[in-house]
Parts: sequence; C-alpha cells; structure tokens
Amino acid sequence: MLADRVHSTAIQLLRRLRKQDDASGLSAARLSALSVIVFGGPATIGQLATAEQVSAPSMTRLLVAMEGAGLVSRARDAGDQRVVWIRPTVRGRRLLHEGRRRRVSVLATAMATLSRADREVLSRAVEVLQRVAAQVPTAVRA
Amino acid sequence: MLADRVHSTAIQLLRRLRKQDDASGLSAARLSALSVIVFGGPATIGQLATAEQVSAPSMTRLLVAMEGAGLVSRARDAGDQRVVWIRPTVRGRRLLHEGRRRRVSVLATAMATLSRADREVLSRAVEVLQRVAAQVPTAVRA
DNA sequence: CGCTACAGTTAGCACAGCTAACTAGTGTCC
DNA sequence: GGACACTAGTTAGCTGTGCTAACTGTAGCG
Repeated sequence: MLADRVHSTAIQLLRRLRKQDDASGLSAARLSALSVIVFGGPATIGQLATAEQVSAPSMTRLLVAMEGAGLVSRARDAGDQRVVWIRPTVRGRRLLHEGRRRRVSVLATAMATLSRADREVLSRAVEVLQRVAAQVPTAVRA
Repeated sequence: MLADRVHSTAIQLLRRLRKQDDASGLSAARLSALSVIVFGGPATIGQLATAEQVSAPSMTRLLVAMEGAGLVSRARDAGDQRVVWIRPTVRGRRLLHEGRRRRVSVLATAMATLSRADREVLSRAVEVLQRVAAQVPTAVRA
C-alpha cells in the first residue's frame, strides 16, 4: 500500500538524519521548539505548546531552560499582561541554523548521486506531500 | 534547495501523524522499540540499543517495563549466557499493528483525493528516497 | 464590584535519556 | 588451569521532558 510505503520511508529517513543532532548540544525537544520560534517568528507560550503538541506547563519549563541557555528571550505583552512573547536570540538563531545545515548537508550529500530525473521526481513528490500533510487532521480521530 | 524541502516535508508529515499514537496507550519510545522487535524479529538488547540509537541501560529499562506490560518476552541465549534475546508477544504484535494501521489509515485518508499521476510520483519518490536513506551514514560526521 | 475566562506558573508524579560502576559469562594466553 | 581482559547486561543515581491538578494574576463583562 502506497501510504504505508510513504510512511515507512519518511520514518527511516528522519531516523538516520536525527543522529546529526547530537552535534548541536541541544535536546530534541529544544531543537524542535527553537525551530518553530526561529522560522515562525515571535509566538506566545500557548501557541508554542499547541504547535509542539505539548501541554502548557511543559512548554513553560522548556522555555525557562532555553532562556537560561540564552537561546530565546521572554517579554510580557504590552497590552495584555497575561501574555508572554517568545523570541529567538541571535545565539538561538545561529545554533538552529547550524544544526539544520548539518542535517540538510548530510541529506544533500546522500542525494548527490541522484540523476536529474530522480531529482525531478522528488521535487514533485514534495509538492504532493505538502498537500497531503495539510489534509492530515491535527487532532486524533474518534 | 531540494534536500531542505525533502527534509522539511518529512518532518511536517510525521509530526502530524504522530498525534495518532496517543490512542495506542504506548509511549513513543516503546512504540518505536516494539516496531524494531516486531518487524526485525528476535534481537539482543545490545542490537536494539544500537538500532534505537540509545544507551544499553536505557534499553534494558525500557524492555523490563515492556516485559511487565506483556509486550515482549526475554530469554537467555542457550550458548552464550550473557546475551538476552527479545521477542514480541502476541499482544505486543497486535498492539503494534493496530497503531501502525491507525497512522497509515489517517495518511491513506489524506491521500484519498490524489490523482493517479500524483500517486505515481509518490511511488517513484519512495524508491528514490529508499536509495537516498541507505546512503545516509549512521554515525555523526566528523 | 463580582463573576467568569484566560495565560501562564507551580507542584508533584512518571518515564526515558545519560554516565559510572558493577556482575557475571566468555575467551585467551602462557 | 589460573590470571587476565573482554563483553552483555544490570544497577544506581542524575537530568530532562511529558503529564494533571491546582494556583496566580490579568482581562472582560454584567
């Protein structure tokens, strides 16, 4: 079944690339959260918890630790004092980009031998999968 | 860059599917280990630790808990008394297959509206990516 | 004012990752 | 065959990350 093959292949690929993250010195949870913050721009803690599919207390603690590590900054919203805005620091941005570069460069190396036709197939597949991913519901089905 | 797009798409897709695992009642670590045991057949604790990119003590504890939950069985090797062979139980096998079915069926639903041409692209892309994944080194690059 | 809702935090638990140190079985070598 | 090194797995103890329940403080509204 095609869905099964797509699923297995994605798992296998990411599992191998994951190994490169050791070099960043950041845990998977922090790396993933940092990625949302850097690429998604400033966000509130609640937004980040939702994006990371994690409870609010978990995100609070993660961010406190990341602030301590100088990866993100926290600031109360001027209008609504309940809200905390999270922004990446320069150091956070740099670390994330380095890590990402490592992963992608390993993947690019593995893809170096692909033919022009193979690349074309991948390029189209990416577009198809983007549409598919958007169809996957965020909540668990009943 | 193509490698980057492939990478991001794989992450996005799996992140969404991951949500379905909540229904299995198993943690991500157990589900992943169980998957290796069920699909890879009997394995030693050391082999599983390597496959899961985890330390031996972590794998020991995970397996003790999974044995307690009736998901796997443990047995000393007849020849070399130091090694322990791990096998899935019927219950473990069943739970894994159900979980997998849930994920794949959500993905299949999301893919239901794809054209024949889109499916063909995905099918070819899977083959290309299998080759690419095999090229990715298991260890971290220097 | 008083009620409700909302954003985030605190407290306390479970689980899973790690390293260091240990136990016990295997193999080797003189 | 006894001493030694090696190997597989476990134990102990720490850190980090997930959760729920309960709390604090702010906002909004009658």
